Amino acid sequence: MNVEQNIKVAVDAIVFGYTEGKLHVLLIKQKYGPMRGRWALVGGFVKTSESLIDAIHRELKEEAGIVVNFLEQLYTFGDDIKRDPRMRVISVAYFALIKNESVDLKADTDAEDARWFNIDELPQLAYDHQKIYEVAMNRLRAKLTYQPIGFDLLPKEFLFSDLENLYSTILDREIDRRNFRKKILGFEMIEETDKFAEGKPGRPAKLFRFNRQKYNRLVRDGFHFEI
Amino acid sequence: MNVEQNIKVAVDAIVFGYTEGKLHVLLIKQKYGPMRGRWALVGGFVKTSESLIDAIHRELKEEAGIVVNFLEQLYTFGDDIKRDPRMRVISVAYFALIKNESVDLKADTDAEDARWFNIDELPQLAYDHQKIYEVAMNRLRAKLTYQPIGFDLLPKEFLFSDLENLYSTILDREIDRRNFRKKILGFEMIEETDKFAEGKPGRPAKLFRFNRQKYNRLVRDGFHFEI
DNA sequence: ACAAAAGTGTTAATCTTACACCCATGT
DNA sequence: ACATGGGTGTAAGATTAACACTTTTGT
Repeated sequence: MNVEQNIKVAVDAIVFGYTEGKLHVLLIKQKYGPMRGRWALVGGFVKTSESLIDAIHRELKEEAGIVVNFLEQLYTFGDDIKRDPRMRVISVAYFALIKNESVDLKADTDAEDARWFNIDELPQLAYDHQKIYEVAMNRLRAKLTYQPIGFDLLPKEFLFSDLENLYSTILDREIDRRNFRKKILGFEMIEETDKFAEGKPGRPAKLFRFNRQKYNRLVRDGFHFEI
Repeated sequence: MNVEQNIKVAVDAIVFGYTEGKLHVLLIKQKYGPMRGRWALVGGFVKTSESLIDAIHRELKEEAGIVVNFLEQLYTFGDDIKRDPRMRVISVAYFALIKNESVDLKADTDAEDARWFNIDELPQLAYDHQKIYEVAMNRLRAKLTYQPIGFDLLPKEFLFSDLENLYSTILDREIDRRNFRKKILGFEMIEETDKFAEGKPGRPAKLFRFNRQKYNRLVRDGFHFEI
C-alpha cells in the first residue's frame, strides 16, 4: 500500500492539580524548537510502535516524572494545519487529574522546567495549547457535575470543606454547605474516618475517604452521580 | 526537524439514520485491500494539507454522496497498533446523524456499495470498526438524553409519536406518552405546524417542527436539555 | 470570652411519576 | 359501529432549595 501522507502524530496532556484551594495546570518550558522558552503542555511525538496511551504515559514520566490519577482522551486537534509551524502535526490531547501536586516535579532528569501554574495566572502558551486548555476546562467543569472526579484531585483523606471548596472554585458558584453534605453523604460512596484535621483554627473537622468500590457497585446497579 | 515516525492518519465516520422506526448505520463495502469484500465505516486517509474535518466531509461525499446533519468528533482509535494489518494507522472517528436516509446513496460514482444496515442486523465489520460502532452507540444513547439530537434524525416536520418512538427505540425503554409530551412541549423549542399526517389509520396527528434558534437562545440563557 | 470553622433539620416549592379515558379519522 | 392511533389532566410522591443556630476547638 502506498499512502502519500506526511503527518506527524503527537500526544499532549493537560494535567490539573488542586492545592490550597486553587486549581493548577502543569506546564513545561520548551527547551528547543520554534517555541523555545514558551510554556507548553506535557507532550511529544508518538513512536511508530507505541500505543497512544503508552505514549502519553511515557511523556508524563519523562517530562515531569509523574504518574497521574485519572487520564482520558480529550480531543484530537488536527483542523489547524499550521498549529505547528514546522510541519503538519495532529495532537491527540489527554485530560489528566493528579491528587497531590507536591509530587516532586524535579524527580526526573528532563523535568527541570516543569511547573504548576494557577489557572488565573497562566502564561502565554505554545502552539494551540491555549485552545486545548479551554476545551479541557470545559470538560473538567462538565465532568465534575456528573462523575465523581473531584476525588481524583484531593488527597486520599480529605475534609468535607475541601470537597465543597473544590466544587465551588471550579464550578464558580456558591454551594450550600448543608445541602451539599446531605447530597454527597446520601450517595453512600464516601465514608468517615476516625481522624480529624489538625492545625487549623475552629472546630476540628472529620476526615473522609472516597470508596471507589462502593461507587463502582452503585454504577453497576444503575446509579447516576449528579451534583 | 527530524521526527522518526511512520504513522498514517485516517478518519472514519459512523453515520446513523432512522427510518420506519428503526435505527440504521451506513456501511461501505471494501473494494480493495486486506478487508476486500467486508463492510466498513465510511473513511479514508487524511491528506497532508487537509484538516480532519475537511477529510471526513470529503469521504462522506466521495464514498456515499451524502451531507450529514450533525457531525462531531467521537474518539481517536490508536491504541491497537495492529488495527490495520498493513501498517500503523490511527483513526480519528466521527459521529454523524442524517435526517433522511432516502438520500440517494448511489448518487456518487464511488458509492455503488454503500448501504444502510439495521443495527440489529449488522454484518461483521472490517478493522476495529465494531469497536467504533460500540463507542458510537454509547455516545448516541448518552447524548440523546442531554442534547436535542433526536431532531437531527427526523425529517424537518415530524409527528410526536415518531419522536417518542425514536427515544424509546434508541434508549430501549418505555416512555409515557403524556409525560413525554408535557416535558418536550414545556421546553418551548418545538412548535406546531398547521399540517397533519396523512395516510395512516386513526386520528390524524399534528406535525411539529424543531426551532433551533429558540433552542440556542435557551442554551445561551442557561437552559439544559434533559430527558 | 471570643474568634473561627464544623456540624446539623425543617419546611415550602418544584419536579417527577403513575395512570385511563375520550377524540378524530378510515373502513 | 368498530378499529386505530392521537390527544389530554390530576394527584401522590420524591427531590431540591432556602435558610440560622449550636458545637468544638485554640487563643
